[in-house]
Amino acid sequence: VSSLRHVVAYAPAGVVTLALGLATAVFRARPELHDMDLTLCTDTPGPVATDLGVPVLVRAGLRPLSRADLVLVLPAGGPNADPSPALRAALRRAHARGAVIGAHCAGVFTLAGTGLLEGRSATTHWQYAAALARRHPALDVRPEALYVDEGALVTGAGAAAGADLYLHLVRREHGAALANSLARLLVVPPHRSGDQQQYVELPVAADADGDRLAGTLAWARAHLPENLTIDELAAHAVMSRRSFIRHFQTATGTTPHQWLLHQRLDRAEQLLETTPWTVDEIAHRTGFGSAATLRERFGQRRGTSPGEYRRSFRREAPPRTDTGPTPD
DNA sequence: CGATCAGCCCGCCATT
DNA sequence: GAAATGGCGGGCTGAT
Repeated sequence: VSSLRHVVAYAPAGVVTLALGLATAVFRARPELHDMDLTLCTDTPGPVATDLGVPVLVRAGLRPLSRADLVLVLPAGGPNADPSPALRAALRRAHARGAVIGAHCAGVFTLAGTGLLEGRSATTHWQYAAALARRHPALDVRPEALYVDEGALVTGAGAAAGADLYLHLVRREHGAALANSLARLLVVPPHRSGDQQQYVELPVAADADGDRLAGTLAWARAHLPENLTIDELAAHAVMSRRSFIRHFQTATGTTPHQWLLHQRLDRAEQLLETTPWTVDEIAHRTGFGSAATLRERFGQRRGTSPGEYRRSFRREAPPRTDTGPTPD
């Protein structure tokens, strides 16, 4: 398993600057936290048009793709054009070499144009889903997914889902602790699972209800280790159980119980990575009734046991300390 | 692994 | 009348 050090972002003509910014923020913002480097590339080096009208100077052509561990195909303002023969070949070579390729929004069209997605599942912005399926009938388009992880090929939904996609990749390759730190810097939610609906109604500007719910979520997170019941949460939000569930779903896209489970697993993962505590200890500190239930749920999410996860995580990413220099 | 039981959650509907 | 609420019943999921 590679640790994805060299990240190369391909910027098409008319690149969406938000995506460019997100990629930079996630992979380049805090070099002291990780050992990844980000290189920008494009078809021919020079000024590249952006959706803002202001061009961006990209110094590299397609050559960096040949040494990329992770390739990000950035979206253009509309559905990306099919890749040029040179780009197509470079992406296919990267894939054959074992590189991971991620694309979201309009960028998925470029990736699909390489033929690599043939017969696989992918997602894109919901407005493009029909067009993508039409242009590439051999593709299983999942417009409801926030991102779809096919291992070496990962696709994401609309513009802001780029953050979800990138953070997912960081989490997958470098662990939840780093992903969470980066998310905290960006002030975005650390983890939204891929099968969550795209069109989640975000908790709109703080009206009374939004506050009550947000407050309850924060409170719940602070009390994760306790045996929280839905009735307790509802009581904290001063709502009936039924109304609470309804509000919760429109605001977050999941049910309270599912959300709690996610929070608990996220924290358990982080503790596995950053502490020497036993699985039993962690289970209790994260609100799982027993180590057995933690193992069960952990297996469903990650496909391995907590112990194995910790061991393989240690193997590829030697312990990071927040204070000391990295041994590299 | 399968049984059992508590608690979740969702459709339905009367009420506000 | 439209929209939100909350109680109820039961199918279902998850914990033990």
